[in-house]
Amino acid sequence: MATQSERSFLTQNRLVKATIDILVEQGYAALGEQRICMRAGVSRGALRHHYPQGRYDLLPNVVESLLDDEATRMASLGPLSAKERLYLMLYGLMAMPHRQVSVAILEIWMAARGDAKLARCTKSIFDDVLTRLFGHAPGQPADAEELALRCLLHGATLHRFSSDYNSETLQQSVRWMLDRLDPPPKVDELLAAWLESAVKAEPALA
Amino acid sequence: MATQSERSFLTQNRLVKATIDILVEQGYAALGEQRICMRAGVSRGALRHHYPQGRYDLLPNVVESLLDDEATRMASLGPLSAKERLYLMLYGLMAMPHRQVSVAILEIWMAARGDAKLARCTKSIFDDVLTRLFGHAPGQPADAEELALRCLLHGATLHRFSSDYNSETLQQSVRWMLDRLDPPPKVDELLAAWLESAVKAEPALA
DNA sequence: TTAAAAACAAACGTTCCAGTCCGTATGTGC
DNA sequence: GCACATACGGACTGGAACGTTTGTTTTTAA
Repeated sequence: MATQSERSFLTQNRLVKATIDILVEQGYAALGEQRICMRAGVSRGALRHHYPQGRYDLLPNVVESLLDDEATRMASLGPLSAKERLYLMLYGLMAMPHRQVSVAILEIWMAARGDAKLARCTKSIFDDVLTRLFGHAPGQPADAEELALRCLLHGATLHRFSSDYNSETLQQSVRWMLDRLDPPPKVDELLAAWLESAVKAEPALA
Repeated sequence: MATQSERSFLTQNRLVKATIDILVEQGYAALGEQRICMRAGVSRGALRHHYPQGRYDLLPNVVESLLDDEATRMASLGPLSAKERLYLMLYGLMAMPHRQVSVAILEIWMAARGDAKLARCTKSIFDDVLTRLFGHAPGQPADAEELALRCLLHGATLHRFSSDYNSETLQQSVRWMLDRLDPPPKVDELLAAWLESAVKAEPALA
């Protein structure tokens, strides 16, 4: 016997997690309500109860959930510039090559351009990603270094799906690139705390 | 009245082009036979005649078509190392930010991991992309610089879909990154020929 | 010229998925 | 305890997409 809000929170969480898993493992094209429910262990009735518009209610919550986790961990390190954040995430990517949360966001982001309704209901959240996670000042054009780092981050994320993907090789190449740039000195001290918070949020990574 | 092989070639071309357009503009999730046929101006019967297995026959041909175009142009510049090719493509990306052929390949590549049948029928051709386009020696692990450049290239390709995408800003940031690396001297002399061949293949870019 | 084969068009049947509705059970507030 | 709201399960239904079949036109070859 749990309270209603507890039960509600639990099922919503299960649905969100199942959606993320499917997106990461199989991609957006393989996403369906039946599949999500099977994986979450709940009925379609339950999904439609919490998310009446199906994916159009669910996916914004998925993005928000992922963003909240990352942004909260990022915020716990204190106020950071956009560049500090990006270098931190790149070094983090090297240390934890199996962390794939950004893949789910990427999938939704790519799918949104072919689905106007999805684009509409996720637009504000995606704008939040730029500001809350990447620390990008809204309205401003991105700085050259900032944007280059974002491209590298996204490219490295994608590379996991390449047929010649190898986590160590990817680490070396990102390291190679970063060695030719000048990360803010603050990044070094923050890295340990950043990695620790990631492990704490997702113990399976340890 | 055209000969049969001419007609056949023409409709197949139309179907391939239409598929590429949809993939670039709307993504894999929006890809359907009806839509492809509407856009190509042919019937579903025609599509099924040339590609009996639907997308599983069509998409490998799409990838091959794109690969052939790029690899042929690349080969016309003479024998090039993997790094020379990648720097060339990155500089090319800056000069022609509206060229989106790689987006279509990316979409199919991402979708293949959620569709075993699609993965099977595209596997060999994707391996060809690594060797014929990127000049990667098969079997060998990728060099650090080589892989970093590939990540940057893919990330820059993806960035076009970002809400704060701006072609000039992207150009600057890729330029910023490349300025910190050491492209082979040969790249400079080859760039003009590379761009010219792209314009020749797709006059709309001029 | 005529039969065969290829290119194409258009319908049909099936399956899958999403939108909807309703029944039931479990908490919640009075 | 009772009425009510919420959480959930399951079924029904319409439409979209796919796989298949059949019919028609055009080219090819004997």
